[in-house]
Amino acid sequence: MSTRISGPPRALGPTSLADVAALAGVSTGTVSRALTRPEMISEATRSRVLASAERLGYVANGAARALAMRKTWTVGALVPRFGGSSFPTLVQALETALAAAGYTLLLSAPDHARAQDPTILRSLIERGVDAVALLGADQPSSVFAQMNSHRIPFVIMWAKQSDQGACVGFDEGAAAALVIDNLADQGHHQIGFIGGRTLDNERARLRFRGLLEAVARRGLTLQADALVETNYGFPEGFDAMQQILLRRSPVTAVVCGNDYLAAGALSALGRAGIAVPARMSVASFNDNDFAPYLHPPLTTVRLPIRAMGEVAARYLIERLTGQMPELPALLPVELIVRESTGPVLAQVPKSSRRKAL
Amino acid sequence: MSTRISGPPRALGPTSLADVAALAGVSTGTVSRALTRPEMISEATRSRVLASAERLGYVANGAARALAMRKTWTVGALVPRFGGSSFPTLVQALETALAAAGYTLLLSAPDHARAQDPTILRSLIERGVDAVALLGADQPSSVFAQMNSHRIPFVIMWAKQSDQGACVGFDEGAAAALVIDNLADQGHHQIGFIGGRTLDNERARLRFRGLLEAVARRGLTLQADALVETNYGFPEGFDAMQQILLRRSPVTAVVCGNDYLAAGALSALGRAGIAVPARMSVASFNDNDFAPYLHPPLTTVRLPIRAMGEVAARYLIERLTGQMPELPALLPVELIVRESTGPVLAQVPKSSRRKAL
DNA sequence: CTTCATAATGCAAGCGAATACAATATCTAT
DNA sequence: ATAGATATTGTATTCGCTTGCATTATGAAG
Repeated sequence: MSTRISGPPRALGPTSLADVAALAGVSTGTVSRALTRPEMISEATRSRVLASAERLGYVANGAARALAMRKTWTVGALVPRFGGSSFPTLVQALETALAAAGYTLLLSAPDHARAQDPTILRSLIERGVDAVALLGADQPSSVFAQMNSHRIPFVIMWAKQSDQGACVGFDEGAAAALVIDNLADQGHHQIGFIGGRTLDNERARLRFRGLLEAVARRGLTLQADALVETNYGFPEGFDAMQQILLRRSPVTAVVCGNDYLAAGALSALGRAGIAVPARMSVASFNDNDFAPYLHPPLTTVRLPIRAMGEVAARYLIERLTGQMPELPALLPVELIVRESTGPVLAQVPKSSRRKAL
Repeated sequence: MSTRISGPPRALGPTSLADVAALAGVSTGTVSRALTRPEMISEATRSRVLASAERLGYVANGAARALAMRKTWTVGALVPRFGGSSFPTLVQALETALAAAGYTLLLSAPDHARAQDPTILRSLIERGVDAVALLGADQPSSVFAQMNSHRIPFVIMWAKQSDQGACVGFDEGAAAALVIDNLADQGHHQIGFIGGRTLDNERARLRFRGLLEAVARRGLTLQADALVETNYGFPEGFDAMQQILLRRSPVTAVVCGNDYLAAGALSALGRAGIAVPARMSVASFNDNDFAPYLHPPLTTVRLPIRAMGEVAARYLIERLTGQMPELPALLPVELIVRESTGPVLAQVPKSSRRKAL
């Protein structure tokens, strides 16, 4: 084996143990041990090795490691399909499309606490993934840096555009406009919103922003006392709507960030005895399978969840065959009008509204 | 490299290309090409190679292949947590627990069409997974055969027991008994059931069987005209309940296979104007997060979904460290009584029941 | 029956890290 | 100082497969 002379990271291939060893002026064996069995190496050389590795952006080659150790540190799971909510659907579509082209999906679905942890991506890279599909563009910048330095093709799903890389998504603004225009056309001026957490959820943030734009375009504003930010979920939607009712907000329509929130909100309205859409309209985003079966059936914007997975897969596959494919501009969204929205009714006497609480 | 002499599969390590080559009397290069680029090899030798590979149960070592090709045929996906339904929850728990021990989950979630496809497991094995978590015990027998011949530790989730290997699950019979006993105690004798497809869904089958036992133990039977088998899902539950109503089945209670079915069923009852639980009780299994927020709040058996993932992970991790861990006998289930079930009311005049349709 | 072109195969060099074993450096207790 | 123990580091092999190149078998053309 030709021992490589040190210097800047070679242009060809990622940096290897040998590169680190050369930079640190030690043997590959030493580097290997410094990295995986620190107690065997003197403090001095170890820190030197670590520094070199750091400088070269060294990431172990999982295949080589697996081959040598005869152990992959990987556990397989066979789970026959997921449920119906959007992420599973998206993943499912991605997996199916990739499988058709001979690729296996290595799914990293960290819980929220670890979602932003850069070591997760590193572990994917160590496993030697050929490409990566990201959900959302608000990744730590180190994510993109790593992708690029390892020349791993990637695609960002559920994002409109990003200067970081190719995106496949839809226009949140357009989606929001569909809802708002429909409500405004039916005479709603006082509109509330129950949305996801904008702080740590980029998709929720985008949706909220889109809604603000759409509302502004109609010369309206969202009712401040009917603005709730919470986690996406049925119970959360229930609680949020209860809060809005408690505050006696004058809203005639409430938009929800997704169908789960809306389902919870409808439930709260039902329990409070408030007729939908006669006394309150409710609309949301997603068009989950249960949307037509809520009562009343839910007006919602159908999002191209499955399509995003499929397009993302196709894009990556083509990239991996050396092409530089075009991405379709933006996937279409569509308003599905059902019975949870309707025109504003004439003013109701105060006394009867009180009953709503 | 010592070229191995042919013979029975060596006891040590899985069979390699060299083994196949020896058996077929050709070089490793030829075997490799016969397997991956058949057009380069003569028909005669290829079939000989294929036969040898078959006989030895050869599975390529993905790490070695990845190392040689510098390509893993793997795509990573970073998806920050799933929704709330049971499979995602289970997978999530599994992943989290494994990650804590340094393992990565390689998830294979084929759509239903490919679920039974044995090549899927093979692909996991090629990737060199150290262990496998299976969902359900009704795998093709080749699955277990492969696991065993490759000495891959595995655990079967969502299964009570199996002579194939270790299981982690709960007692469907006990769960069913909780529901049935509660209903029977409240005077219900005519009970219906909306369940999942028993043909291709082992879990649905187990649940149905458990229910039959529980009913029999109380000297009851399920109402034949209120027995629906369908896919798990909100819309399906809706349709099923509508059918039952159309048939004017005399049932006073309907048990649903899971909360999604129940939610759909409740929705259908609501739309038909049938009071729950006054005129019909509804109970189900799972205790999804939305169960308390349906109207009325759903009586359901809380299943240890998350716990199954955690226990499965712990089991595998211990196996991988050389131990032979005990599995807890069965995870506990618990009936959560809410307002969708209640005592049978006195007979209602026929005329008013008709309104239900 | 040669002579090439061509199709099939064999050979052997990697791929990148881990690790047994050898070699050397560093201490410790004389 | 010095032998012996011990802590570090280097060397070289190994993991199993792919693939460029060399070699041999096969076939067609002359």
